[in-house]
Amino acid sequence: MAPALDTTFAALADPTRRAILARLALGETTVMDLARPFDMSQPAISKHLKVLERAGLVSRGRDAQRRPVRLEAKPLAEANQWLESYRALWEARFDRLDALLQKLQADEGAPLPPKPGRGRKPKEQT
Amino acid sequence: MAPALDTTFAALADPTRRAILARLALGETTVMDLARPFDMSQPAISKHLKVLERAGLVSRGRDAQRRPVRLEAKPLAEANQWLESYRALWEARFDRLDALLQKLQADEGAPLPPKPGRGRKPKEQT
DNA sequence: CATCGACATAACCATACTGTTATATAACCA
DNA sequence: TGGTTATATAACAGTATGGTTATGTCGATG
Repeated sequence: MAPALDTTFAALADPTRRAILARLALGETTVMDLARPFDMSQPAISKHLKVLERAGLVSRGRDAQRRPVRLEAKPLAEANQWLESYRALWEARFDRLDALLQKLQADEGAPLPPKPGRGRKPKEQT
Repeated sequence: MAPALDTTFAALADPTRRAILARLALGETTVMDLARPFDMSQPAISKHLKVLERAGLVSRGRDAQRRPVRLEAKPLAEANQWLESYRALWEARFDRLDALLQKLQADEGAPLPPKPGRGRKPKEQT
């Protein structure tokens, strides 16, 4: 259920998808409405939506033949939390650096070697 | 110079790269030292470092035959800033929602249609 | 029922990503 | 000089990504 940071960040790495999220922040809307401002086919938008959905960043409803799209903020919050833990670094707050270092070592800091071997992306804890 | 959010988020979407950043938060270090905990060849790490470097997330020094890697926090701060603007959404702070909507419309909110045409990823303002 | 509108799916293409092994480069060291 | 260490680069392979066009599906509606 909780999509990893991998998926979230990957979804956010595309400007079209970020624009879609920005649009959705204004409120739930339809695929057609989302597609309109882009110079892109409708299926392309559907694909982007699927990516966002798999990342848990949007959810879909049902309204007759329409499939309203709604923003889901939770993964954003998680990504934010990850970034937040580095805040001390760009704020050069050395008093907070200790806390940061502790946290990083506990969290993702010194993980067991991700053993991708053949797989594409090493799984991490959810 | 300022790598777009595209590049930053893409760089963050990989767990190996996030682990590298976490390690670098503890301080500057060498490629070999970075590679050690991973079950991955040295060239693979070099490639990841190149991705991080292109994203402006790390910078390289020179110490004899060593190429020490240092974390650069600025892109993290920028990504954080982007996420931050959505904070109201996951905090359900409706008083902040107005500010959010204003900001989104000014920023990336309702962008001119990204016209990818043939190109891979529509460029956005730096 | 026939069709339209909104959307999803399929098949396809080009390019990018992530890993590999093998090899090159560059600085130090005996 | 010749070897070793640290890192980069090249060539290759498999999968993923982001777009396309064509077609399918489902619900509303004349």
